[in-house]
Amino acid sequence: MSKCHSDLSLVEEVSSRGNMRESSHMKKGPWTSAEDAILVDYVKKHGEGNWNAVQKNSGLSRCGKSCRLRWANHLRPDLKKGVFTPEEEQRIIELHAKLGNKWARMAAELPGRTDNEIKNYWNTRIKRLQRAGLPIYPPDVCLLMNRSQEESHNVASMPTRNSFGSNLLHSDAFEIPQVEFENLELNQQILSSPALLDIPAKTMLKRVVGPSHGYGLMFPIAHPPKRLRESVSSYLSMPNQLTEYAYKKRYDEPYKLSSPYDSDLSTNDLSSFGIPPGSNALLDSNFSPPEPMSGPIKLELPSYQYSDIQQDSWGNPAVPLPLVESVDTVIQSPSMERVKSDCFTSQNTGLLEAVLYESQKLNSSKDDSFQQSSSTSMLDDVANFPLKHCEIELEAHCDPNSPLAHSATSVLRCKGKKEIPNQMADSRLDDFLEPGQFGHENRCVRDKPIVIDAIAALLGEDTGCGY
DNA sequence: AAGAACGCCAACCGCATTCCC
DNA sequence: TGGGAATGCGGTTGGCGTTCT
Repeated sequence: MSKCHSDLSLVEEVSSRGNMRESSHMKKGPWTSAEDAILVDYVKKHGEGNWNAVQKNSGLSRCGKSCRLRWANHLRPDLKKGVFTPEEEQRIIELHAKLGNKWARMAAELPGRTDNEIKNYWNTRIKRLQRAGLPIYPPDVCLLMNRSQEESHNVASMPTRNSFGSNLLHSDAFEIPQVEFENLELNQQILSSPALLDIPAKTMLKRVVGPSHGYGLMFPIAHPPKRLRESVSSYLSMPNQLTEYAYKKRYDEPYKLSSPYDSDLSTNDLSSFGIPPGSNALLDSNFSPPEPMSGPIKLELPSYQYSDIQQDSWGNPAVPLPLVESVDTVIQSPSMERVKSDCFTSQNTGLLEAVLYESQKLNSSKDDSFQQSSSTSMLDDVANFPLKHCEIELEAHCDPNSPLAHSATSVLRCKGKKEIPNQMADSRLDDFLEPGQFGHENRCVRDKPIVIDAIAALLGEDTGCGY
C-alpha cells in the first residue's frame, strides 16, 4: 500500500474544508517506513499523547491526528496483527450485538485489536452477509440477547416507550446486561459433523435460487452476487455453527416441507429453520428472511434493543417497540400498527422514516380499530411473519436492475410491472392474504399503499400501484 | 487476456468530547 | 467560565490486489 504512494508530494493545495495551516504543508496518504520510524522513535522518547508536538519536534510532516491514528492502528507494540481468530470473530459478533457500532469500546474488549480493524472487519462481514442474504447476527445470539433482555425486564421496571428508546440510543446511558454466549460454544460442537458442513455452496445456491420458487425463494438472495459462493462459504465458516446449521438445514431440506406457505407454520417450524422463538431475528430484520441489509437498516443499534418486540410478539404484554429502522420492516411487519406515531418519532433520522411516520399518522387516524388487535393475532403475525416477509422480499428483488431493489419503492415498482410470473404473484398474494390468517384483515398489506405512495411521492415516482 | 466486480484495509474527514489556559 | 486546542470516535473514501466473467 505504501509503496507507490511513499513519495506522495506534500499536499500543496489548501483544502477548502480542512485546517488551512495544517493542510498547507502536511503530508497525506500512506505512511512510509521512514515516517514510521520517526514516529516510533518519538513515542519511545516522549510517550503517547501530545500528538501535535510530534510534528513540531520530530520533523514529521504529519498532523497530530494522523500521527495518533498511525500509532494507534499500526505502530503500537501491543498490536495483534493478522486475521481475526474465530474466537475474536465470535467476540466481535457478541460485542456488536451488545454495543452496536461502538468500535472503540469493542476494541477495548479485544486486546491488540484496533477500532479501525474491527470496524473494517464488521463492515466487510456485513457486506458479505448482505450479499448472501444472511442475517447479521446468528440466531442464537439474538436468542441469548433476548433472554438477557427478558431477565433484565423482570428485574427492572419497564421504562416508558420513549425513554426506553432514548436510552437505547445511547448505549452509555444504561447498563449493558452481561450476556454470556456460552451457547455459542456449544453450538460450535453441535454441527461439526462433516455431513452438515460439506455441503457445496453451489448446491445450496441452486436450491435457494432454483426453479422451485416456492421453496428456494423462501430465502432469496439479496442481489445474486458474482461471488455468492464465496459469500455463503464465508458465512458458513463463521464460528457459530448453529447458524450454520440453521441455514444448511433450511437450504438442504426445503423439499421436506409440505409447503412453505403452510398457514399453521408454528414456532416449531421456525425453530427448525434455526430461528429461535422470540429471536430478534424475526422482527428486527437481522434475521432471515434475508433482509437485504443495506440501505434502510442502521446497524449501529444493538440488536437486543429490539428484543422487546419479540418478547411482546411471543406472548408477553405490550412492551416498548423498536424504533423502526427499515422501510422494509415498516411495510412488512404485521405489527406495524402497534408502532404508530410514538415509535416513528422525529428523532428517527432519515427521509423515508419521516415519510413513513407521516403516513402512519395519517393512516392511524382512520384505522383505530386495528389498535385493538389482540395479542393472539400478534402471535399469528409473528408465526407467519417469515413467510410473509420472504414474499415481500421477493418482490423487492424482482427488479435486479433497480438500485433500490430492496427498497419499498422497488417493491411497488415490481408490483406494477408484474415482473414476477403471474401465477407466482397471484398465489403469493393469496397466500399472503389468506382469510382468517390474520386477525386484522391483512392490514399490513392494506396499509402499504399509503406508505408506498408517500415514498413514491418523495422520490417523485409513479409506482403505478395497482391496489 | 482483459476488463469488471469485489474484498480488503489504510487513511482521511467531520463532529463530539475532553482538556487546559 | 468561556474558548481554543487536543483527542477520540465513527463514517467514509480511495487504492490495490484478487477473483470472476
